[in-house]
Amino acid sequence: MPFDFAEIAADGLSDADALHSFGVRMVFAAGEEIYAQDENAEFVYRLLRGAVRTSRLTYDGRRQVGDFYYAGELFGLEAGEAHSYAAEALGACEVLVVKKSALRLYGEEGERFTRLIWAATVNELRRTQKHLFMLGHRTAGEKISHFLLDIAERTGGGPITLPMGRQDIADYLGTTIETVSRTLSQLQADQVLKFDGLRLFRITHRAALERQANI
Amino acid sequence: MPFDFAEIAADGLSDADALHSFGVRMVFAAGEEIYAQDENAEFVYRLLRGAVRTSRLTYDGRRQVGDFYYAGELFGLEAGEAHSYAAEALGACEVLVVKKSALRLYGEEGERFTRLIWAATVNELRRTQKHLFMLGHRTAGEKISHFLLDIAERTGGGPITLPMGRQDIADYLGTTIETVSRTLSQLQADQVLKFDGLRLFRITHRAALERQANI
DNA sequence: CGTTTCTTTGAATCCGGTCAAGGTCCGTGG
DNA sequence: CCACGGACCTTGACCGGATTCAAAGAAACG
Repeated sequence: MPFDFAEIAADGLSDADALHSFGVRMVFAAGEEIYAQDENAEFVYRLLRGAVRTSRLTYDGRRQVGDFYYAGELFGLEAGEAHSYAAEALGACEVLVVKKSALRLYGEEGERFTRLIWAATVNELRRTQKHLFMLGHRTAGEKISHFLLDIAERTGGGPITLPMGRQDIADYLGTTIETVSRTLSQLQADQVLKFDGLRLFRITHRAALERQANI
Repeated sequence: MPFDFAEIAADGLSDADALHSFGVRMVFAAGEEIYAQDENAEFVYRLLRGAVRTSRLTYDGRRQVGDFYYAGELFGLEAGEAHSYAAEALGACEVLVVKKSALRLYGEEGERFTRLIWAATVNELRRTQKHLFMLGHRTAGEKISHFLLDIAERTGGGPITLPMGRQDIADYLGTTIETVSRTLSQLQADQVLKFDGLRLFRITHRAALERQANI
């Protein structure tokens, strides 16, 4: 799971409000770009509300979705100097933007924050490695089942709303929109999922989904 | 390209010999394990001679090769606390092993070294992202052509010796040994490569190989 | 020199991609 | 409120590249 600021509290920092002194709050509309591919990476971002996708476009038109981020998570760390992925709001969302270079000015608290950024970067590497394995060695059914379990875990229990479209899922998993659609239909036919609209579903048979995911 | 210690010299450090005061030199035989999957990550490694592969085994027997490393390169950074991949010597090789925690004791030089480790970690993340894209969106022909160009670039001009077997290449690219073998045979039939033995080859038509790789 | 391991090649199969058509959802404006 | 239009999603049929299974061939090693 991407790095969560909850650890800051655990680390002794009073609470999320204290963080706001480091950055500025911004609101983005659905589809808006938060930062561009190859843009200078001077900021880190904490997602306060909504969902974000990072993606990368190649010269030949193919797209890779790097990851999805949910409320509370930190993003924009995926690079050193420049962002190798762009970040876009999946729906209306609110983001805390923190200038990395400014952290040096904040003494001890800034330093603690800097360490957390490093920890989050290592975490990002780890997550990328897992994703890599999934793309290389898994069937479409495994990929999609795994994706659903991941999103369920990250967004908490109960019914799940997918903030992204089918094409986003396909580009995340290195497959096609048709395969995503077919697999979801099949999972529903097998009574593993129950959709209520295109974006809202419940996992009705978790064990079966885990079996499919072949964790 | 994985992080190379050449930058240390560029950064002002006298030369590679100075580094040796930080670590100890070790020799590994072909196939020997340098560190294990899930082992504590207290050391970083610089490969002095030979070639190394990192790999990860899953409970159901599938294997992902994380990367290959060549002389001069730094490895073992792919994790925070524990190694998510194991590292094995592909042939006889010589490695400089540096204890990360000890670097704090070395004052300014140690700190510079620590910064370099961070830079190398970010580099590792970047390389993993590229690899991820390759696994997700490329055909077997593109993967293998790209792999050959990468290895050619990293090991310098002239004839190239593959330090790894076909199965390693397959597990690195998320394909099968048969597909690797077939593709290499086809590339040779098309006069793009010329093999002299199983492991030694020259690129006889680089432009064609780049076209295949679809860079 | 024999054995073992690795590699190549062939043939059959199948998963997933592609192409095509139809359906659903949703916002907009009449 | 309803009709329209466009974006998004689903489904079907077909095709092809890659995997799988099988067997022969080449290289490495003691």
